[in-house]
Amino acid sequence: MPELPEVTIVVRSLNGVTKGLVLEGVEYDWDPKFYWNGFSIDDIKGAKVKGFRRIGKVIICDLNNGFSIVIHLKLTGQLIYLDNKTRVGGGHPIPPLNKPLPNSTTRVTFAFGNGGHLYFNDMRKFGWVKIVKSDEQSIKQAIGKVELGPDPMTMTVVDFRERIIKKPKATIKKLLMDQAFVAGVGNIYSDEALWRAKVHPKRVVQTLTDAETGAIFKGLIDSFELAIKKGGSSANSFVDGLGEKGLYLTYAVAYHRTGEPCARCGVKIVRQKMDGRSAHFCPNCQVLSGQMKLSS
DNA sequence: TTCAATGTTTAGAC
DNA sequence: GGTCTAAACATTGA
Repeated sequence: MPELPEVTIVVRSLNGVTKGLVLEGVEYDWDPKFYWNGFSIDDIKGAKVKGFRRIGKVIICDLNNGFSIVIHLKLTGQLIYLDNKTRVGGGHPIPPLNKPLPNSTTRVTFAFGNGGHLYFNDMRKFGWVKIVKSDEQSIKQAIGKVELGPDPMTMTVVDFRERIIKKPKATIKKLLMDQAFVAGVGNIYSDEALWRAKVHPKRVVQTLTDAETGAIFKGLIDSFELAIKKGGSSANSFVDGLGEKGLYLTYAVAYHRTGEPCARCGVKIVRQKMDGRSAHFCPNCQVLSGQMKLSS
């Protein structure tokens, strides 16, 4: 469930504390696809951390020996760095991030020369960790076959409109979650953005007005920025050993709020299965207006 | 026991 | 023959 904002927070916080550390060893109790393309942990041992970055929802740790570690948190992944004075990172909030480490969900442990450790926890084992050469081609290959779309945080509303009109027949929620359309949006933030824009998730792109596409883009950016802000502050309290939940979801207005009143009009938020995913929306203010023919 | 959760990919339909 | 959709995958807790 970590999406763009959570990944941003993880990358940002890890960058602050791991630069220059020497990777001394790697332990794991399950194969997170380390060897998918033939390299092994021997190729990264002894290398120094150059830095962490993000592409879409994917985390990349560049090393100084020409290799990179590419990580996807998927549903329940967490990435937490711990040494005797620092504890930062984030990801899925269950189990609590402030539990002792390593714990029963810890899958991979990276040990550094300063005595610190980076823990990759993943309750559901949907995530993966791959060792690849640092060139962009190899990294792209590790991420997937489909080329990722642009990062919404670096787009303008004009870019967004130009891109969206190329898919006139797509349904909006599904398109937002399509990583080839824009990278980093999942179920949570597509629900959030559409609620903010007052657009029904099943709206077909060609029925959207300019005002609506603008509102969707703004809704996306706004919810991302809010999440990063909130996540940032709760990450701080997390370091202090306080808040154990709520990197996100505590501020979500639509996602996982089924049955709760819409913050705008009071009508209950509904959950509906859609394109194989559950969409959460307000049936009152996110109407299908603009769409002429309904199939349901 | 079955279901639900996710991004990605594959198989199948049009 | 290309495009789009539906289902499968991997895994585990509720």
